[in-house]
Amino acid sequence: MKVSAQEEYGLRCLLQLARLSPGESLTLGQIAEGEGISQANAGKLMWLLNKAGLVASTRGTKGGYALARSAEEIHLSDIIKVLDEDMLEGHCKSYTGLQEICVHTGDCGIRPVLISLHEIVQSALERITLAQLTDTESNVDQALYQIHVGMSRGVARDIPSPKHVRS
Amino acid sequence: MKVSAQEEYGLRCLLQLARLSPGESLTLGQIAEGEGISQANAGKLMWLLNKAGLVASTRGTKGGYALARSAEEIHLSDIIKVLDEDMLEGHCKSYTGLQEICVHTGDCGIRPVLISLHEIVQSALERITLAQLTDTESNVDQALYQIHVGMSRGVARDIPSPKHVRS
DNA sequence: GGCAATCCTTACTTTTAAGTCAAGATTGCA
DNA sequence: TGCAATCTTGACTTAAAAGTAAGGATTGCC
Ligand code: FES
Ligand code: FES
Repeated sequence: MKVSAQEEYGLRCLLQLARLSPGESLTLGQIAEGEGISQANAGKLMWLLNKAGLVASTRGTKGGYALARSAEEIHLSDIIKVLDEDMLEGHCKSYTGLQEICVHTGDCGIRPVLISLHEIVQSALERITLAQLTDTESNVDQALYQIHVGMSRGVARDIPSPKHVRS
Repeated sequence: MKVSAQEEYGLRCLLQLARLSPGESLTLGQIAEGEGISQANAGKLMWLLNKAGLVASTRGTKGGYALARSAEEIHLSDIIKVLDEDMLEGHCKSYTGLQEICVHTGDCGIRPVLISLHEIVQSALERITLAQLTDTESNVDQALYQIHVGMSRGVARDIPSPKHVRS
């Protein structure tokens, strides 16, 4: 289970835009430089995000990118849905081995695991907005830690020790 | 965020072994056939799991694979750790763009997100054993749903409606 | 209108993950 | 002992993701 390059870089680019003052915008070149990636690569990412309606682009000289809505209204789940193309396109549509369809026709013990896992991740991402990430790292970390603790309460035993977070 | 082929197939192979009666074992050919994958591919997966100490192999005729410990003692988190090689090898060790090291030297808003996400997934997987997955799909689904609801209590508002689960 | 800055789009190349192959090693059995 | 069944291992091939390149389209400014 891992975060793809597209997801991570896309998120990072959006975070740059979220830090702008209202009315400001960034060009592809600026975004690329800000993340240390090529302009071509940044272009592809912004194209995806634009197509999905998360950012607004202006063409021509003086053009650039800005968030399409305020950072408070953009949840990480929205972003990941866009950048992770085939997110859960039905379990066993993808990994079917040699056959056309999965061998586990009826009863499958894996399916609920993958589905639930996906929902759990989605639940967590829905609780975080882009705006929250513009804070300092230690504050972001603390907020995230609260979500984890919150999610794990009720079934909880052992929450991993807080990392950078002072209780 | 997605589950890799190795993770899924590996988990499925292990699940076959978990369904065996004590003392029984399966050969590579049987495992491969059971999942609809090639024997070569199954061999590679079992090799990984064997190296990690999750399964025990016997060589020679009458050989085969069995779980190294009881299915009740194997948590999904153990399995995923083995099959997902470079799981979280430090944020920004992998995606460094064009530079050698990440541009976000000090303060980073993304890092806590990735770390927390990883911990949340891990928390969920630690609560599920292989043995639980040998039940019928609807029972597994119900058990998993309980974990999700449990995790989301406290911060919760909107839990996605139960799917196959009757309340 | 013309030019420069910028975004848009498609096709291509590179890199990485996934899967295959073939030769070797170990065991059980006759 | 010799053979057949099985796992082991590393190198190889193929498929998918990531990243690049190049030309087209739109806008603002003079
Ligand atoms: S339906 Fe294919 S493994 Fe679950
Ligand atoms: S340290 Fe590189 S993006 Fe966070």
